[in-house]
Amino acid sequence: MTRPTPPTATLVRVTETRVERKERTRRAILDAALELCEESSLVALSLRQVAKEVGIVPTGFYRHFESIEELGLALVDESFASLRSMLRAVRQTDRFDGSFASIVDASVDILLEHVHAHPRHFAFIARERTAGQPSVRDAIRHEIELCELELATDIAKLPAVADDWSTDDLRILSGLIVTAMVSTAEQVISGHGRRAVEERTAEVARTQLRMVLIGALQWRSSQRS
Amino acid sequence: MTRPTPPTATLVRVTETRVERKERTRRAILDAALELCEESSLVALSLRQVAKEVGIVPTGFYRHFESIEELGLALVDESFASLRSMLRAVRQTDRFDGSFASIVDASVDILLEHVHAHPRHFAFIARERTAGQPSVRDAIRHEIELCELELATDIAKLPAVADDWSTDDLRILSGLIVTAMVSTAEQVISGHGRRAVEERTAEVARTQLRMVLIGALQWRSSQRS
DNA sequence: CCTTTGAGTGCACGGATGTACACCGAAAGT
DNA sequence: ACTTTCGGTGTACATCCGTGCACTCAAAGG
Repeated sequence: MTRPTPPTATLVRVTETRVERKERTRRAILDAALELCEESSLVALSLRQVAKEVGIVPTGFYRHFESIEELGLALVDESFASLRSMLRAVRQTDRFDGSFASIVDASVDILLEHVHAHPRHFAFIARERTAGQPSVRDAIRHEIELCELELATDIAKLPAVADDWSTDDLRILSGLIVTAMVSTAEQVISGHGRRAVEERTAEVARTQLRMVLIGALQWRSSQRS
Repeated sequence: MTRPTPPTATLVRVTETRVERKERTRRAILDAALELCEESSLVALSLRQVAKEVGIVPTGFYRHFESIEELGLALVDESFASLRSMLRAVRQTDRFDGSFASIVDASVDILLEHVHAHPRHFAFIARERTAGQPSVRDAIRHEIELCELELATDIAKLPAVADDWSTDDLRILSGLIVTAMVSTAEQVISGHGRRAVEERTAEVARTQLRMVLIGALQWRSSQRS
């Protein structure tokens, strides 16, 4: 695969600095781990399996990570970096005018695009969120909480949202939406690329989002009256 | 712990038939597995760990299960048996009059009660749902689908629900509710018994359920007009 | 009473795992 | 041109893993 060219093969001499090589091996380790743990979980993954997949000797692993756990935390960082770039895309998009329907459609579309772009990252988060080592779980939980907070402030900015919403209510609403979207991503991934499953899942997600958004508004106004 | 009395201790002679003893050991294995995999996942659990915890020799495990995977499937059965008993309780309860608020409050209360009664079962389902071996994942997914279907028919029977709801819409709504409730259970469990976390989670769950239910109705009527 | 059954034992094995240690050799630094 | 740095190597070892096999011995059953 993408194994780092062993020193003996430097006959080819593709001028590559030392830090570049190190970074390349690090990447290979991250990718190998992401792929290998796909059928179960990081906790069921051995250092030796990763090393073999990468094409280095087991002890070579320690040059990059102190343990599998540290590897996991690095993967959390990486996964959420890509997720945040998606959220930024949603936020800056001008694919919708301002109606709920168009916001929902654009958001679901972007979510699906990103799940396609980084399927292993999403799968990793979904899995380790509940099954990882405690430190990994906590890291993911914290990141998701940040996502919910960001979403809450975004919702507050929507023109259609009354300005008397409490921050608590915004948090609750965004929590519900995030939960539904995480579940949607999980279903798409577990659908294993089948177009029909995915289209169905997308349609369900759109409907659910509409129910939630319109419902929240209605509920809100009923609280006010 | 609850290890089966070894044959040598039969001096005590508590007249116990052979099948009773076998069943007791089987239970001990199930309990030990449920407890041991709590900090990670079934896939990261060895036959030997379970055997040691139970107090039998490793090969003794095979008298009860062919593999850890089969153990996992048995745990899925057991977990959902208890979950279904909860759902039956919700369905038959007369704790509410018929208003949405009382339905929501009663449902959330019963959910929390049951999470308290079977915390390991809920945690197991939440974990293995995404991180288990494929066969275990599939078994759980199937069971959850059944729960969604049952909930959909229950919702259809509510007096407040218009009778022109399509089965699709009912499925979508119940899927959303189940997702939110699974998430609620996960949060309660990860709160690790702290009363404050739990009360907060319950309140969030109630609010989310109200948003969803009232929202679905509003959305529905807006579709009709 | 004598036979059968079967849950649990004890040992032994080949293989995988994490990690310690000494080593290499090319790139980086001087 | 030299020394240093440091990814990556190779060997080695204690530990755990699943599992095969022959065994025990009390309950079940004729």
